[in-house]
Amino acid sequence: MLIFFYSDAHDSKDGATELLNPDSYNPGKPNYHPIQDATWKKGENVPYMVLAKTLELIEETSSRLKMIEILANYFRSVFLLSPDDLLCSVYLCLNQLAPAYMGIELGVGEGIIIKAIAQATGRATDKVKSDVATKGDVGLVAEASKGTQRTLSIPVSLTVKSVFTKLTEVAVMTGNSSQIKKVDKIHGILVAAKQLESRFITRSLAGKLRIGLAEQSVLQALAFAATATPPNQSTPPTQLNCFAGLSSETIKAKVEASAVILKTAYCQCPSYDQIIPVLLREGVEALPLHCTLTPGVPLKPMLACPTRGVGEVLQKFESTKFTCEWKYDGERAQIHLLENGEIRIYSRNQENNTSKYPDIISRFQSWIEPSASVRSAILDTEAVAWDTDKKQILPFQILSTRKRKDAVEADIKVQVCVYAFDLLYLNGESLVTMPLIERRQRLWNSFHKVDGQFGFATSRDPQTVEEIEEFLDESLKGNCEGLMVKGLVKDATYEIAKRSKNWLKLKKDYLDGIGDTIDAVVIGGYLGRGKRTGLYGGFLLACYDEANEEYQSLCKIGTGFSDEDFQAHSDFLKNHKIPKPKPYFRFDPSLSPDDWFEPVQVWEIKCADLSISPVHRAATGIVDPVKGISLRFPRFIRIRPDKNPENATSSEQIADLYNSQEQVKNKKTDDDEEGFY
DNA sequence: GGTGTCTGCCC
DNA sequence: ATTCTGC
DNA sequence: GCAGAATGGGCAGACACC
Repeated sequence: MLIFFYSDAHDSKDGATELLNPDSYNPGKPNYHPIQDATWKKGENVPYMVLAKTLELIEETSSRLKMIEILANYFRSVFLLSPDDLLCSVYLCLNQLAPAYMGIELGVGEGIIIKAIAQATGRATDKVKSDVATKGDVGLVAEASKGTQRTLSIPVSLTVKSVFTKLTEVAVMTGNSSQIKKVDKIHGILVAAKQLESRFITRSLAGKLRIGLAEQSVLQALAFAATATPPNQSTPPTQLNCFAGLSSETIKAKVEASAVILKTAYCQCPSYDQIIPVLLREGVEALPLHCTLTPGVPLKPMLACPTRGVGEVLQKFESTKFTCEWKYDGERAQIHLLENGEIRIYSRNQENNTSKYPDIISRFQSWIEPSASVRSAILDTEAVAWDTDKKQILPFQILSTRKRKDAVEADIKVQVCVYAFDLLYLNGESLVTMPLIERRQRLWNSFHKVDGQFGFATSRDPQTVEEIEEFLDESLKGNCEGLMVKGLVKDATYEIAKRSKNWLKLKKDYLDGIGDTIDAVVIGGYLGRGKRTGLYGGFLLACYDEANEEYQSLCKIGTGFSDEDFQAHSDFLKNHKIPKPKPYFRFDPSLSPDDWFEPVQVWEIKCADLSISPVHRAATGIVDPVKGISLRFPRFIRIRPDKNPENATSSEQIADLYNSQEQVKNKKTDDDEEGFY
């Protein structure tokens, strides 16, 4: 009787009792069968545990190809059994809720997560907080908390869709007491989640999945899955595994062909809302028909590789034609002109910045060359803060004070000048497969300079090391960061899917032995997260102020260290821990590290710029009466065993370095000149 | 209405 | 942003 | 060389709290 009941409950498949338990789902299984190895039935919503098992397995895997295959197997099952869950599956794998330009934010940080965990487990928030610091991962803390948590009833099973929906619900909560509501909501989700599920739900909320797989591999996995098991099959599906019997070379080639199509579609139309339905309905091959470059939808921008010297630049381009442009220190602005006259502006990360730039919108038409009759276009530009009196570029820090949303043109205090350097779409035609030399010609033909409003990135085609160095120096004098170097003809298209970093950037501070280096004293350490768990993942640095005989916080630092460095620093500094900061440490309490150290070691560090800081205290009273100085893009270079802390860079020297910056000098010079009139 | 803190997004 | 690391 | 994951300064915006 009992036996009959069991076999009836699990019906069709022989010996499938265990397989229907999501806890036993294994997408890493050799010869994975997308239907038989799935632990749910056709038409059902995918249990969230299935996705959690998939993510766990990926997290345990180091080989990228293997990770992709694991995720692809999960997708193959979703294709055939629950295609409606594919979109939310993809979003959960990527830690997204919607395309960036939709502007949907979770509005959840670690603070809220810790509160929710504390609430769900009845523990004090400080206890949870210190657990997070020790374990180095909110997800693991949430998961471990489940072990001690009292479960009054068997939780309702979570599905991929229900988790995604709940996250979206958290995101849309705004306004008064929304924080409490978010905590309550997250509390509710955590109560319903099993251990493993709570690990990944919590990480989703924290915005870091930390499984070693992200956007590129998700696309690769989708391509793999769609090639092995086409999603657009009639029922019952006949093609469960198109790879059976094929050589690995053949498989690789087929997957690569699909991946290029998929990635191209995604780069030109970075919206899974649009791509996934097409993929499901018509397959990979149909993507180029439906997901194409369109004004009004942001595309992925071309990025640049750091270059350690002019030699490297010449080596890369050898005998091919290239051009150099000033690298402006502003904000990427992708300006779209739609056929209906509408203008939209997107950030480097596809955020919709249209309402930030009413000034650009009202001026844009006047930048069009009348003879060119531009009806639609996408420009790649840098928006830079502009001093209208002195007619010069202002620092990035000034630009960043502009209103971000719903700016009103009449109220704008910081003006911008737009420097255009590429044209990706013109009058109904995509230009991305053209070489830069042709795109740039169309850009120059279609628009014209307007002083203080719009211009083309200053460019030159130097040939020798000396000419490049000269142009680099000119760019710095012009308040720019350095140079961008771009091929003009060969491999000079704007095809992000093929190579997303097809340009080079050359900055003074990349060059060994050039740029500002500073010798600073380590006075504190912050416990590392993720792969840095168990060691310090960052440090607080200070400079010595001779006048007051004190150490003043200069910056935190967390990059430039090798794994070996982290181990060595942690080993060394734990012997110099002190329970409290020295009375002669000057710092803002918000920067308090997990551990304080005796000022015993000096590190050479590098930075791109020095800035007036709202929190750091270096050189307070020298450049600014109350504010200190900090560093932009600080990174570790090496230990200076030869230097005593009191011989580290002094606050006066920090102030001198600040004042010697081109941006500061240019400002001062002009201020002085004004004094004459 | 002012201040403090957290979050997301620029670099 | 910069940097390091496994593949 | 790619892709991913560590980490930086600093700003506005959104809320919480007083």
